[in-house]
Amino acid sequence: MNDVKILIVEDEPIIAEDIGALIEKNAFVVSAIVYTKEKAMHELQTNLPDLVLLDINLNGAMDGLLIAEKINEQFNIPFIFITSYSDKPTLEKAKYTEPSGYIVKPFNEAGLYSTLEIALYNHAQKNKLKFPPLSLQRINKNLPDLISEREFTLLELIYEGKTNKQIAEVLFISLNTVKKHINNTYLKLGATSRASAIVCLRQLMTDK
Amino acid sequence: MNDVKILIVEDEPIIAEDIGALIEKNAFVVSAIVYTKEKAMHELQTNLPDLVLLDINLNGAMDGLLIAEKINEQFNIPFIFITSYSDKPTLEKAKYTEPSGYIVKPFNEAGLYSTLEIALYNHAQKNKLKFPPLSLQRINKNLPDLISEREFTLLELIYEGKTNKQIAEVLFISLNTVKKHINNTYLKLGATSRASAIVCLRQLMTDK
DNA sequence: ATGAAAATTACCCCAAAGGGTAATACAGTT
DNA sequence: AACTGTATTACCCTTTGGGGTAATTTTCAT
Repeated sequence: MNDVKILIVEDEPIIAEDIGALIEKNAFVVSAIVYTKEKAMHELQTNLPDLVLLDINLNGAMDGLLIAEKINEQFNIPFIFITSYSDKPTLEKAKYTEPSGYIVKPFNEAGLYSTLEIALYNHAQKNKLKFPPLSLQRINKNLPDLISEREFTLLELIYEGKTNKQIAEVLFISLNTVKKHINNTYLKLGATSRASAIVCLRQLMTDK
Repeated sequence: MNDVKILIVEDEPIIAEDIGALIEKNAFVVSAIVYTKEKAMHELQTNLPDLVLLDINLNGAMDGLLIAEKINEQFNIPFIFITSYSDKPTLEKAKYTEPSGYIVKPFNEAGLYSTLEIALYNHAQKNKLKFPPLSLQRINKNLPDLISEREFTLLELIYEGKTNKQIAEVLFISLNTVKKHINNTYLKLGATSRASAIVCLRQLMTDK
């Protein structure tokens, strides 16, 4: 089961088959082709694919958008819209669902394939985006009193949950030195404790 | 200066103009059109755009990929490849740069516009993805001994850097109770201190 | 080579946090 | 009614962490 399974939600059988053939030609597996929102939800619950290709307009309703919302809420998989509706209001609604791609018919084969590949890869990288490693540059960008490199290495260890004693050991310095450095960084960060220092670091890493 | 500025890196003047016209028709601003890697880097440093449209192949070399890497390293803006090279090796290399989109020529206008809109929107959402709020469901999913709801509220406060005293005050409970709860959660998390508890929470939030 | 900034160490003190045991109250379950 | 799990509180004790001052060494730039 190392194959990449793709669910196609498309109410036009000809196009669905077309897309399906194209996908299988590119070493992916079509897990199912469904025509309605209900069937799509059932398929998601019973046979979770790795990615969903979604037509926005299913039998007259914009059920594709609803499916997209459900995917965001309940499943952690990427999806790509494939639709002939490229008017602004539809696109507006679509983009709020944060799709991995939005392909407008008629599309070319290479375009679909590359969008698929990138969606899968970017999604796989997504978890790494959470809780990114600390960056001295980013932190100092938002501080009046700059953190030195040495202090930063101490901060990284604090951020990893190390105790002062552990820090002293891994850095081959005395416990007093550790305390001193940490004290200095607390002043610069405006922190009053380890936990609050970590909170400060989080904020400094996100603030522009 | 509320306009969305887009930099076009494309060595075929006709196509560049074409894309430029299309962009301006859609209420975006073309910040510049450049033909070489060097000019692109200069433009990024002096007049940072909100998004970059990148041709991979510039005058025979695959400089587009190098520019993409530089953008990832130094600038926090989205970029979209627009290229006629859709062979697998090129796509492989391209996807590792984590582009917001990959458009294969010939492309249709609606496709470019929708990809642009989505890239901009998704990128704006990206920062919110960093350091997501804690979720009891996610945490318990990876624990043998489950955290109770009450304990979770305590954990959230610890995660926000609050001291035991502060927690006792906001929850109207005694300091002893706070200590007791926290002690229990440490056992469940396998943590030995506040900082290490935060580390545990981070890991539990990312692990599948 | 002189001075400034950063790193290192020591010492003291007090506040905060962690670990253990025990008891009571209160909910929902069987 | 008895049982279970959670929440609540108290008490005791030990360790860790935070705050202040002071002194020495290293490093780097002027």
